[in-house]
Amino acid sequence: MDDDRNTRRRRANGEESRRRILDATVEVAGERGYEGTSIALVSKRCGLPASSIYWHFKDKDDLIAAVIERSFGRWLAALTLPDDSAGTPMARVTMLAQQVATALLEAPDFLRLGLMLTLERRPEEPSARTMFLQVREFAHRRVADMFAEFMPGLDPAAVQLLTTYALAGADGLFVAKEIGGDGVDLVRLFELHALALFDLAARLSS
Amino acid sequence: MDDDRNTRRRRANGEESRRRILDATVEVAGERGYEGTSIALVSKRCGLPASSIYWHFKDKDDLIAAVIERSFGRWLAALTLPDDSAGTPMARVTMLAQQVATALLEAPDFLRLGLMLTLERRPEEPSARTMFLQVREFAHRRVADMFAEFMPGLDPAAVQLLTTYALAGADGLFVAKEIGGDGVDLVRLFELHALALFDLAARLSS
DNA sequence: TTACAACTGTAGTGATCGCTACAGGAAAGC
DNA sequence: GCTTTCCTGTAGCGATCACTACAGTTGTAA
Repeated sequence: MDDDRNTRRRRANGEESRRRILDATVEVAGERGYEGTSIALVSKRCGLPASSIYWHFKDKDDLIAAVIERSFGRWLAALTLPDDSAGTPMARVTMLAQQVATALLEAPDFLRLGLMLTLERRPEEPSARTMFLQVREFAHRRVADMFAEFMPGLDPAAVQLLTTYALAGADGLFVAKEIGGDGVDLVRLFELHALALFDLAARLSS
Repeated sequence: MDDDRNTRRRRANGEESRRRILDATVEVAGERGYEGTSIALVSKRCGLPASSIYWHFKDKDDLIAAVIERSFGRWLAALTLPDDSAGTPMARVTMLAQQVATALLEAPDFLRLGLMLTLERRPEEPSARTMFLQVREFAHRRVADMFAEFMPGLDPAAVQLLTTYALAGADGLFVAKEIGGDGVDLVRLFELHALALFDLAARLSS
């Protein structure tokens, strides 16, 4: 069934164990933050001893960085990008905003953990935080490119401003959803956000 | 000089000690989150023994709740509300947004700690988190009233939506400032946010 | 002077922290 | 069979955790 992966076979339940450890970690970290994520609790939740965790991951920092990485991958996978060539700019921006919103609903861990790490400003940077900021920087560039393409009238400073506002809106709406729960319609709010961005772009273009 | 406060005089450096403890706590909590805030570290930073901390505060939960409370008070104090009767609605909304922005620049701890606590979803609610959510609910109602007053054409559902969007924008822009530091002009972004809200209100009124 | 309330300092409690040493089991290759 | 590699289980390291008991100090009021 599952034959050779690379030259060397994967043994027993190593892959499965790694997955279980990451599942437990994302759960604990989402509840208690970076410092609150204790190896003992993760061990209890995933049913594997601490030594297994330390066999798969160098240390706690490495573990949490791996969680961020996997969560981001899942979020990206949930993001089915809209067709690049369809409809008006307005329709395309709205479409993109809705895609982002549904991806956040499907895979919220990435942004939740990322924001938690971001708000903490400890002297020694956890590598998970650094990783989140890199991903975010990447997203920033992508969105900036999109604005530059859709709104040719914008000067670079305006594109920067608008991009920052766009990402901030996404963060804030996500937080609102985390607080408000089912009472908050994230997709509708992102649609509104797209509208707002469009109007702002028009204002800044003039 | 400082005579009777209530009937009983305040002794020695109790008030001063309480202040130093809270100062140290806000610093530590901002760096390391709720779980990461250890009494030993707070004790070291403020130069007072743990027993003093426990004399002033019931437990760690109580301490952090007090920090949130004081931080909110300071933020409110930094918020010099605009004159209720001056200018067009647009000018008044923009003015308010700028006031909120500068207050956040002057007293950022409140929102930072609040958001950190908000994103954590531990089974047993820390009272600090509850306190933040109450304050936020209060702010929500105030902003909703403002929208209802300035934009009479909005139906209640639209007011709710817009208010959620307004608060989310504030949260997100604050996070952007925390990440971007000096590269982010918070006041300018809040001005943009006011503009966006105005345009959205117009769209939702029609 | 006495009495008391308001703090501070010392010295711990048992529990939990991140992490490690190391023996052993289970599957794959020889 | 034997070895090698992968992974788990047990036990425990020193450090730190939240918190407390309690004696000591000090300003104020009677």
